[in-house]
Amino acid sequence: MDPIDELNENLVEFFDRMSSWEQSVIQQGKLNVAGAHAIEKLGHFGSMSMKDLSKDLGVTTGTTTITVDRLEKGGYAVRERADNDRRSYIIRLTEKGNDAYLDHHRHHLSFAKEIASFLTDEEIECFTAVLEKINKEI
Amino acid sequence: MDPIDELNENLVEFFDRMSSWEQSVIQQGKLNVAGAHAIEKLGHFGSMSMKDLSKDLGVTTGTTTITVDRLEKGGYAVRERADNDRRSYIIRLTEKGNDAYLDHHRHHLSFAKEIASFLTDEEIECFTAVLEKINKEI
DNA sequence: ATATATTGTTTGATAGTCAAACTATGTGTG
DNA sequence: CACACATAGTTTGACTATCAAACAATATAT
Repeated sequence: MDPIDELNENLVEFFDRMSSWEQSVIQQGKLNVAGAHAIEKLGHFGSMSMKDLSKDLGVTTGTTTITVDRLEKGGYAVRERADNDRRSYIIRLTEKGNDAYLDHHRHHLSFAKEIASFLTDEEIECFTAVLEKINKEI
Repeated sequence: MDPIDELNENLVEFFDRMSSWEQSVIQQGKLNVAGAHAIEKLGHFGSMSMKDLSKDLGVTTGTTTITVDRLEKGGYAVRERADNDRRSYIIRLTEKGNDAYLDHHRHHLSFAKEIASFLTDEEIECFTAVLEKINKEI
């Protein structure tokens, strides 16, 4: 079989399984999908404006308005006026929001751990290196 | 840095990039997201019942009803009565539906080709082998 | 000053989803 | 056989996710 076909098949299946896993992890928690994604970004990259958050999430600012409204109502995040530009807000996770982020992060870590558990050290190293290379190039 | 952390970071970023890519590919075509996913399954695994399709897609049969309604309206698929069970339908791609599948498949292949283009033969081999292993174990 | 650009919100529309009620059909048991 | 139970798919009602376009407030440039 052509190596590209083989790579493709495994990539597609892997992506599918990752998607299901992510979906089920989110549904275990109390957050809705959009909120969970926003919290992941805010936890990973830190507080940022509506515009930057929208760009990171790949959605319009209108969509982000709704998402952040719900996060605020749920007590996960707050809008804070930006010092330098009075049109802009900085979205910051509350302690509750940060806890949710850490919890999600732990799930990711245990997923990575599970994967690593049935790979050799050499395979882990190669896999990580290739992923890093792909992330840089794509 | 801990190898697990490093693996996790790269996995998360990779998944994020794959998601964006998939999203943009679907939006280039005429199909909506749910329809595109259904066509992928039907093209890959062949005709199947509403129930099996729902299970493959990870949604309820109610959701699949809507999705297949729209595919039928668009001329991408047809419901055919199952021979053995008159409650059941077999969902089959039309020629138009199969063309859409092949088109999507070509996009996936060129994505795999792009990835392969900046990897060594050895890296491709290792990456594919690890993905296969993960897909089997997860 | 005045026009233009930018940040974020609102509005109106559509898609995606689920749970629960429902219809039609199939299966098993006394 | 008849009745209960199970299963395949649809419908309904509700909510979330999303976009594009119109809008308000503020910033920037000429």
